[in-house]
Amino acid sequence: MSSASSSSKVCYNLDCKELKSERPRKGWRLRTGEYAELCDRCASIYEEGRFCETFHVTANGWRCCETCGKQVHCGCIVSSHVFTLLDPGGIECMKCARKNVLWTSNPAWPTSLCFNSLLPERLKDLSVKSWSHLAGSGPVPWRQAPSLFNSSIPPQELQSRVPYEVDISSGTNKLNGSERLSSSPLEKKKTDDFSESLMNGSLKLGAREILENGNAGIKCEESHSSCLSQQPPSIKEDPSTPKFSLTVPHASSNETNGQIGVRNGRPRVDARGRNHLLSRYWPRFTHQELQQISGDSNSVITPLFEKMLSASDAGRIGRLVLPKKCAEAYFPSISQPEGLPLKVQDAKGKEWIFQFRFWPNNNSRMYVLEGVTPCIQAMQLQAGDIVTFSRLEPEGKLVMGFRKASTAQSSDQDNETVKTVNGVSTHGDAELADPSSWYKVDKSGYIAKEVIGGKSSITRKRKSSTLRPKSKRLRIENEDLIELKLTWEEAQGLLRPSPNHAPSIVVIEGFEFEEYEDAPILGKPSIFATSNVGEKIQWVQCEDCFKWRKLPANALLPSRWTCTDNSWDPERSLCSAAQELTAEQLEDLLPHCNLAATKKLKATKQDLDNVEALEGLDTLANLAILGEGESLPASSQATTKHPRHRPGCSCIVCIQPPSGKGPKHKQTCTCNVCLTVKRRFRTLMLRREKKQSEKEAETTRKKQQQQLPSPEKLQDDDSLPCSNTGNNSPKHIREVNDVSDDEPNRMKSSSPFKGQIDLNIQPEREEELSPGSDSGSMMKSLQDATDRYRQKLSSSGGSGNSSGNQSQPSGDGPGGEKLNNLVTLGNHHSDAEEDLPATLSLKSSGSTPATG
DNA sequence: CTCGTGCATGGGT
DNA sequence: GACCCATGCACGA
Repeated sequence: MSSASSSSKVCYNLDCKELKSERPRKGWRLRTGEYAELCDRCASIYEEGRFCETFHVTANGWRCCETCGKQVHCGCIVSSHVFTLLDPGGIECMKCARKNVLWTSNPAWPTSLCFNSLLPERLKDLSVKSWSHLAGSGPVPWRQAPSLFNSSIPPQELQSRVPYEVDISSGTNKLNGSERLSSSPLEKKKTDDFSESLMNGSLKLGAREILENGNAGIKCEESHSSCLSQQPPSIKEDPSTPKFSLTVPHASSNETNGQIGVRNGRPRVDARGRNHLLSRYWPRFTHQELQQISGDSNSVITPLFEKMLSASDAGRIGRLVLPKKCAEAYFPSISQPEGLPLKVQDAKGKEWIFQFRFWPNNNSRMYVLEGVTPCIQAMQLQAGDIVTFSRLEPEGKLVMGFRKASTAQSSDQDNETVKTVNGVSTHGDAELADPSSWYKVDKSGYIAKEVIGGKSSITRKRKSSTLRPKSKRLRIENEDLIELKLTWEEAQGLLRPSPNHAPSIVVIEGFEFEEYEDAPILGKPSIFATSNVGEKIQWVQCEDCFKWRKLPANALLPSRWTCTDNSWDPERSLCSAAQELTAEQLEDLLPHCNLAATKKLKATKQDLDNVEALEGLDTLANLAILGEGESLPASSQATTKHPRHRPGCSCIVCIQPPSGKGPKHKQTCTCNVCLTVKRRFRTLMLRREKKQSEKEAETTRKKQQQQLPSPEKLQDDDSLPCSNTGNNSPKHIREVNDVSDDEPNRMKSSSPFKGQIDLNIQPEREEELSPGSDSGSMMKSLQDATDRYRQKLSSSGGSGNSSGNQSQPSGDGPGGEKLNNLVTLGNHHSDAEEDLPATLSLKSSGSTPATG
C-alpha cells in the first residue's frame, strides 16, 4: 500500500507544513487506503496518540468517553478508530471498550441497513457493552475509506479482511513481518508475551497491553510483530488457519489486535458462545476476488464467510446449508422457520433471491438457503467448490461469489495460476504472485494447510462425498494436507543457511547435517552436473522465462531465481538471452525426463502445469520444512517445527525457511556461512553422484529381483528406505495402489529409513501419532504439490536429485525405487491412499513409523 | 414414480 | 456430552 502525499514534500499535517524527511513516517490511514505521510515530529506526536490533542484542540467534534471521561476527537479521521459508539448514545474510547469487551459476538449485519428490527433478538445475550462496541464499529469505519482497511473491524470481519489486507498492503516485505518489524529484542519479547497470552487464554491482558497506548493503532507499524505473533498459536491449533500473516494495516492494528487474538485463540478458548466462525468458513478472499465483487464501485467489501459446497449443497435439492454461526452472524435474524427471502447479488451483479430459513434441529437450528440451484448452476458449481459471501457497504448488499475447486487451492496457493474466480478466468495478478501475497507470508513459516491443498484433495473430497457419502466429512482442515516427499538431498538442496549463523554439524544416521540456530533459507532447487571440462556446475531455471542457466555449483540461489540474478554469466543475465542448454542436453541431465514434456514446457512457458509446478515447487519449498508444522499439537512451541521434534530443536526440519530473506551473499563471499555452505554442497554433490551410481546399480539389480520380491530383500535394500519392511508382500509391490484400511499392519515399519533420514522420527512422540492422524493426512495431501514439483523438475529437465518421475510408467524398477528413495515427512494415512497414483504408494507404505 | 419439503440421524468436532 | 451439519428419509403432492 503506498503512502499518500508521497508527491508532496511537506508533512501531511496541514498545521505543520514542515518538510518531510526522506523517509516520511506513516500516520493515519486515509480514505484512499493510503497513509498520511508525516514529518518526524508529527509522526511522533501521532504515534503517541496526541495528534488531535496537539493540532485539533480547537476543532469541533470532541467528545468525552462515557467511561473514563477522556476527550476523544470524534470528528476526525485521525482518531476515528480510537472510540466506539455506544448504543444509548455517547462514545467510549477504545481503551475502555476493550476493557469491557474482549470476547464479543459480531453483529455484522449492519443495524443501519435492513433487518434492523431483528437484531435485538439475536443480540439479547450479548452484553450491552459488547454490542455497543461493535455497533460502534459500524458507521465509523465504513465511512473511513473505500477500502477494507477500516479501523474497527469486528472480529470475524477482521478475519475476513486480513488476508485481503495482507494481499495488498505494503508491498515488499510481508513475508516475515515479525522479523521485519520486530527488530529489537524487546519487541520480540512483547511478541512472545502476546503469543503466550493468547495461548493461555489471557488474551485480555495481551490485547490491553497493546491498546494501552490508546492511540488509534498508531504503533501499528511497530507493533506488527504483535499481530504476527498471533499466528503461531492458531496455526498450531487449527490447521486451516488462513495463511496470512497479520500484517494488519496501520489503522486496524490497535483495535484489532485483540480481535485477532480472539480469532487465533479460538481453538484454545472455548469457541462456543463466542460466536466465532469455524476456520473453515473464514473467507480467504484474494484481492482479485474482492475486486471482482466490488467492480468499479467504491463500495467497501466485507468478506463474511465462505463455504465449500457439499454434495447436498450442490445437489438438485437446491438447499445450501449455511453454517449456523455464519448465518446468525451475517444474515438477518429470522425467528420463523419460514425465514425470509434474501436478495443476493453475484459477482456479475445479477441478483438472486434465496429463501433464507432454518429448520429446528436438536434444540438448535439448521440454516439453509433455499432455491440456490439456479444460481449454483449458473455459476457451474459443484461439490467441492467454494461459495463466498461478502457484503458491500454501505449498501449492505450480500454478494455471493465462488471459487471453483480447481482453483480454490490455486487461489490459496495463490501463485500465478490461471484461476477462475467468480467466473472470470484470469491469471493470478501481480499481487498474488507478489511477495506480498499470502504465499510469501507462508514462507515466513506460517503456512496454512490450504496453501497446498492440491487438486487431489478436492477431488478426493468430491469423490468421497459422492462415493462414500456416509463416510468422512468433508473437511478441508483434515484433507487439504499434503504429503511432502522428497529425497533428503532435495530437502538439503532446498536449504540455504541463514547468513547470520554458522551451523553446527550433526551426524544422523551417517549423514552430516548442518544445524542452524536460525532458519536456513530455502533456495531454488537446481540440477547439479559436471560440465564438459569437468567443472562442477548447476543448472537452474529462470522463473520468468524458464530458460535454464548454468551456474557454478556452489552458487547459492534464492528460492526465486531469475535470469537477472545471474551474476555469474552476464551474457545470460537477461531472459532474452538464449538458453545454453539444448533440449537434448536437458534430457541427458535428467534421463527419466519426458522430453516431450520438456519441449512442451519450453515452448509454452505459460503452460498451466508449469505454473502449477512452480507453485508446487515453492510450496514444496515451504513445506519441505514446514509441512507438518500445522499439525503440531498445541503443546508444541510455535510454528513450523517438525512435530516430531521438540521445541528448541534446530535440525533442518525444525527450522523455518524465511525464503529469500537476508542479505544475499555474493558468489565470492568467503564468510563462514558461505564457506560452510559451499563445503556442504560439495559434500552433497559427491554424495549425489555416489547415490546416483548406487541407484543405477540398484535399479539393475532390482529389475532382476522384482520378479520375485521378498520381504527380506526389500528389507535389505538400502535404497528402499521407505518400504514396509515388516509387512511387505508381493501384493504391496504389485498393487501399489491397493492399500486399504484393513491392513493396519502395513503401517508398521520396523525401520522406516535406511540410509535416509526419517524426518519424522521423534521417538517420544512416536506412539502418539496414529496412522490417521492429521499429520499423516496432511502429508498425504502434500502429495499434490510435491508431485507437481517433481513433475516440473522432471518435465522441464528436472533435477538430478529429483528422483520421482510422475510421468514415468509406474511399477517398473527404477520408478518404484526412486520413489522409495524419499524422505516422507509425515505419517501414513491409509484413507488417503486410495487416490494416490500408483507410483507413489510404495514409499508411503513404509514411511510411517511404527505406531504400535 | 418423481420431486419437494421438513425433519431425523449420526459422524465429526 | 453438546453442538454442528451433511445427509438420509418419510411423507405428501
